[in-house]
Amino acid sequence: MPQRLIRKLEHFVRLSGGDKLALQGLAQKVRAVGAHEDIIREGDNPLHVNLILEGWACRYKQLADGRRQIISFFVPGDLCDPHVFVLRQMDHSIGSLTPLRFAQIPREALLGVTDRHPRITRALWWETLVTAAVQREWTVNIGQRSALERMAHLLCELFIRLRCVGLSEGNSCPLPVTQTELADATGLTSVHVNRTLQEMRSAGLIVLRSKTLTIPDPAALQKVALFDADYLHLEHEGAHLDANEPEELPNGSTPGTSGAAWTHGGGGSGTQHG
Amino acid sequence: MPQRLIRKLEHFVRLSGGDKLALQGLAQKVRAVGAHEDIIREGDNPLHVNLILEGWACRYKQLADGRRQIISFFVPGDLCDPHVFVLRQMDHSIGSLTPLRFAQIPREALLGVTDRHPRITRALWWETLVTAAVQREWTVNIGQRSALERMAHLLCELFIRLRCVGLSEGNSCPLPVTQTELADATGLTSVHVNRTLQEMRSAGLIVLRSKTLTIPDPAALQKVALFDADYLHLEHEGAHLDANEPEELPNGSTPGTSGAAWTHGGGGSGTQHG
DNA sequence: ACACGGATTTCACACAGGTGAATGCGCGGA
DNA sequence: TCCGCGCATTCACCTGTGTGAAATCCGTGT
Repeated sequence: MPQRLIRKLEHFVRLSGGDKLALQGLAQKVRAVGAHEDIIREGDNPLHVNLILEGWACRYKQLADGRRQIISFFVPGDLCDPHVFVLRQMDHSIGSLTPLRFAQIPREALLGVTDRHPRITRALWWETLVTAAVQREWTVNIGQRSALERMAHLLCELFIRLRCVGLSEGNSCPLPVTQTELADATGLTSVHVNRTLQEMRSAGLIVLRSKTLTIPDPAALQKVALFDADYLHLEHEGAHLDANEPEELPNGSTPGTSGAAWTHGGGGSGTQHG
Repeated sequence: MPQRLIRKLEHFVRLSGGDKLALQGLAQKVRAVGAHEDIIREGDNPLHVNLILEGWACRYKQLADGRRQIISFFVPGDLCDPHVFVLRQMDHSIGSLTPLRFAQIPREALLGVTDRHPRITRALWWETLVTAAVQREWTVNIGQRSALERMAHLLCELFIRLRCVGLSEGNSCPLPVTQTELADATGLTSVHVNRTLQEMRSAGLIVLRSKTLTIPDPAALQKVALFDADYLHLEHEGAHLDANEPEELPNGSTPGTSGAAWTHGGGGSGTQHG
């Protein structure tokens, strides 16, 4: 049941009933693994595309001496590299962060669906390009932002991505990762991540308890993060994402209300050099 | 004359005469700009794909307060985002670093060629995926490596990429960027880039004079960089890249010889956590 | 209820890399 | 040949983040 994926893709294209049915069909072979297991290892020859159904995973790479960088987070609805087949072998690993359920989609199944459903093709393109944009933003994040800004930025991104697949509730969302993992993702140490989170807490920027993140004042957090959601390329083709997207959770619970806007800032100009 | 692009793509697929001709046809509208000019600005609606013919450019993003991160370098033969059309607007800018000649390829021209030439489609896929892999490696580089390792890694990457398009000569290649630009790319300050380069020089790792980089002992540089070329996904489909690729420069000059190997290391294993 | 173990928190201290500014070099233009 | 200017280089000093280790906390299983 790739509900999350469908929900996410509909931010970009309107899918027909047939499109959705076709997407449903992709999640045949479902696998489950515990936390902290590898799904694909660097050097492996990828055989299928993985679709995250439940739980979190990450893409990571480890240097010869053990230092590890988490390159991206995968949350439900995320597709790991729809097009890896072109390359011979993986240049990074993908591992679970929490217990995980995911679908292994065979290459042919994916090709079959995209052949017959141009809207899905377009939507997967969008997903691919957004993934690339996120990767670029991470480069900026790690390269230029201070620890505080960096953590804030990461949390903004994760919150929005989760909200897009219906996993937020009001200003809260799950954050089922350890501080060590946040450290590996931001290029900081776990000690400093801790300091930084404390600082954010005492500034009232976040509430973080029992793996749940709450953002009392989104505008404030965005501000310290220098966050601009444009790179996520939401609001497209009619599926206009309201600042405060109505949350129809699958189980029908009522979402908390949030007056704060997650603005998609106007285009900055900025001349190069001078 | 997209010779560089063709040469690069042939590292992955064997192109027929017809394929090459089709690629030639893409570079109709050629533009030239001086150094430090923007080609595309963040927020723009991209109208064509740009193919770098001569000179260097970069993708960059600037924070509200002026900090700038160079997200990737473009060298001759590089294609800027073959698939941007799917998205509505640019989330970053592309600017020249040196005087630049580039071809503006209209969307339709590209689509026409890929429709009729499946090998080109495959090759462009490869190019796209390698670009993504490079982006991921930059995340690792900035997130985990020390200044020295980081600079070394960047130089290794640039050298290999230039060699792939026939722009190296023996162990040397052009490096027409300022230390400030290297700083923006590595997330360091120009002062510290200077220190780092000095250190590399006095360790005999590099020779860098008048915008020309020479790597006396590639193995040594790779070692301090913890560099593993796997992520560039060379050596594919028969087009076996020898460790010391024969350099048939277009102008027929004889390349310097280099016994040193730019090894494509065997698959590391590495269990997650333990 | 208890005990275990991973996760968080705190501490004292070290250092890589940042800051701001001054100096000097090299190269293109007239 | 000289000038001017951007770039590289150097300096003295500072600080954000890393290090290593110890001390708690907390959730989970028994």
